[in-house]
Amino acid sequence: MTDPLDTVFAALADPTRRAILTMLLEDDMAVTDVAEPFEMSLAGISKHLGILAGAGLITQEKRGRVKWCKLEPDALRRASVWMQGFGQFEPVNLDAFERFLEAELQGSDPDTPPQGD
Amino acid sequence: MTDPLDTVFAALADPTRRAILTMLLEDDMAVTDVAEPFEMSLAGISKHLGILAGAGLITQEKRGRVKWCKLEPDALRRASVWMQGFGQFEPVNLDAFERFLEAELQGSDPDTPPQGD
DNA sequence: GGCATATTCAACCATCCGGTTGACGATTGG
DNA sequence: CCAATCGTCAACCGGATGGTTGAATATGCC
Repeated sequence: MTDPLDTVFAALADPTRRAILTMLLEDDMAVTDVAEPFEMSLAGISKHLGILAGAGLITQEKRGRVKWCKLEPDALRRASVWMQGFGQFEPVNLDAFERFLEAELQGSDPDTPPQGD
Repeated sequence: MTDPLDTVFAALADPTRRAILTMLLEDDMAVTDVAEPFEMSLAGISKHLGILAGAGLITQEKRGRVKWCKLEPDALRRASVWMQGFGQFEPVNLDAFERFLEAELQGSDPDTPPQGD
């Protein structure tokens, strides 16, 4: 019943979790290493990682006694696509848009709404 | 102290608020009209609108006794830009129209941060 | 003025959230 | 085997969140 976007955006709403995602951009990390730069208990970080995993933003794989955390950009991209729907409403240069339509889109993608209200 | 992204993402985490934003895509609306399709008290919707306004996602202008709500896509775009940082190392699944929009916005809006190639 | 409309305020409630601590299970290594 | 390391679980706490209701505040209309 809960939209996946709910959990993704809720996960992104916390600065600690966004920082974790940024760290994971560089490399996969163990939970302890993720926690290291934060002034927070390991259990706290573990919770945050659980929320990120629940939102599909990361995956966790246990190898030995170390649990590796890996960024999973797909969920992010889905949320990004949702948001871009609102960007289309920008007061963009419609003349240029028409030029673009003639040059690129003529009959190729009728699904793309110009949103011309 | 709180990052603006906190409030934006938190605002987006609620399906009612996302639905409101979608409604406002079509047109500016009065609070009562926003509330109409929801099975929720008017005061509840008013709170949601306050949160959206607090996040900068909408603005509200009172004309007479009616308060008009207007979508404000800038805050959304800022959050979107943050998210695109994570997709940068993968071929983003944007169609030509969205690429075009980004190119246009870069030229027209000095506030728009660069987004790599 | 007086009433209907539009919206918010205030109080309240249940629940969730971010954080802690302490105990615990699992794994590694001497 | 014993101890250290890695990570989670459970209980707890204060504060935020999402929702309600009822009163209050503006404003518009006759």
